[in-house]
Amino acid sequence: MARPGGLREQKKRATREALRTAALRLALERGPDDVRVSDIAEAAGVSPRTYNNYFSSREQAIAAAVTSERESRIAAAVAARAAGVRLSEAVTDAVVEQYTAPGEQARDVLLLLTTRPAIRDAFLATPAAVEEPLAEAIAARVADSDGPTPQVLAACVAAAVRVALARWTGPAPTASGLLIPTGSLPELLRVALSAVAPALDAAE
Amino acid sequence: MARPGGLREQKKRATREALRTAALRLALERGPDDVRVSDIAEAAGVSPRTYNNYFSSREQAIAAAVTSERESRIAAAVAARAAGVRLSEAVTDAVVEQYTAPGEQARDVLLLLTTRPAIRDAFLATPAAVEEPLAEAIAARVADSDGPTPQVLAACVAAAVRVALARWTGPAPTASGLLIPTGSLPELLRVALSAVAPALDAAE
DNA sequence: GCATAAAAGTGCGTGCACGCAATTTTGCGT
DNA sequence: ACGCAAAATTGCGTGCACGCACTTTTATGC
Repeated sequence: MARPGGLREQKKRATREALRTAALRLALERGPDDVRVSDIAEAAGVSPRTYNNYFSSREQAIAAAVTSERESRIAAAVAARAAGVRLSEAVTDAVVEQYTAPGEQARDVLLLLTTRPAIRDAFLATPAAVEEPLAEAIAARVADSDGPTPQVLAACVAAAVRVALARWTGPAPTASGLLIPTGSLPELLRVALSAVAPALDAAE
Repeated sequence: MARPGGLREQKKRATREALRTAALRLALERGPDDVRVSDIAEAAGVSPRTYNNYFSSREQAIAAAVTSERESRIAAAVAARAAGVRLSEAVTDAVVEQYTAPGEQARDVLLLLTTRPAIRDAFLATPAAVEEPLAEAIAARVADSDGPTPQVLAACVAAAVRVALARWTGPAPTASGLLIPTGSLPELLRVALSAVAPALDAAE
């Protein structure tokens, strides 16, 4: 049941990958508004219905292509740093590390994330995926591991990441000519996470 | 432009109220699966299209009927406690106060919130509405009021409330016969918020 | 191998969310 | 009072999310 496990899991991963890749490619090629779900499904060689077995919205596939399971690795990275380092430090480093991709996307992709509200929303929703696995990793290191504390802390981390990503992509469709202090993403993440660090350290 | 302001705002509020009331009533009367959006709209005397100008999903109206602007008052309550009390205390008390309703719903309503996944999801999404106003209230009391800190802290509070509500409604559709330590909601809220309290106090 | 269960893929039908453009309502200035 | 601009409501059309029942594929016992 592990990663390379059965042929079954393998194919499932391949299909998922094919879908999100196709979604991103098509969105870049012809613009996100001219891509139908059926197009993506066809490009990936599955039925439109199957698409919705993998992604529950059209934009989710694009967001998934950009982040490609980044979140799920954060929990593992935290667990790996298990030793004597402070929890806040472990979490912050794990997050920053995972969000510091090599090239971190081309300009075109960034345009998609910043200009299309629906895609932006889907992108900002991705950090939520880290909550459950991260909560377990945190539970292994805090005192009150039965209570809601691990869940709450994990949710706080996810929230901080979301806020950082929101600032990074630019201030939503709300204000028009406001300040855009879009620093580097790693820096934004560190600042945002520093606000929750006291809560993390107080728990262990 | 204030509360009783123009006739316009008044009517808008009335329509909103009518819609969510109708939604809850119909869902209770004939079961949530036998209520169409057109039914709700008709009961409220507006067109189906108008319904979606107020609520972006069918379940959102029901969730709104249960919480009825509770979240928006939290920020005001925090701002009211402006004086010398610690920020964590101000926030916790404000939240608990707002979520300690007189009767706090009948059994039937609770069934709706706990058994129907879609309604439950909508209900758990409601705390997010507190983020923006609460962030402003917090910004007035912390040092780094320009940076992302207020936003992050507000998001953490919302996340904690969400986790508490999730525990209160019961452990999702996942496990079947697991432990249901459903304490009183105020108590759950206090425990959940105590995890973020260090972060709140560290910021001011 | 072969049967049989479990799981993924598929087609269909229904209700829904939402952009758009036209229409009605509200509120303000004169 | 009157007209005008902004705002709210409405109808329509399109694509979509998802439950359901059915087929196909994969995995496991015999």
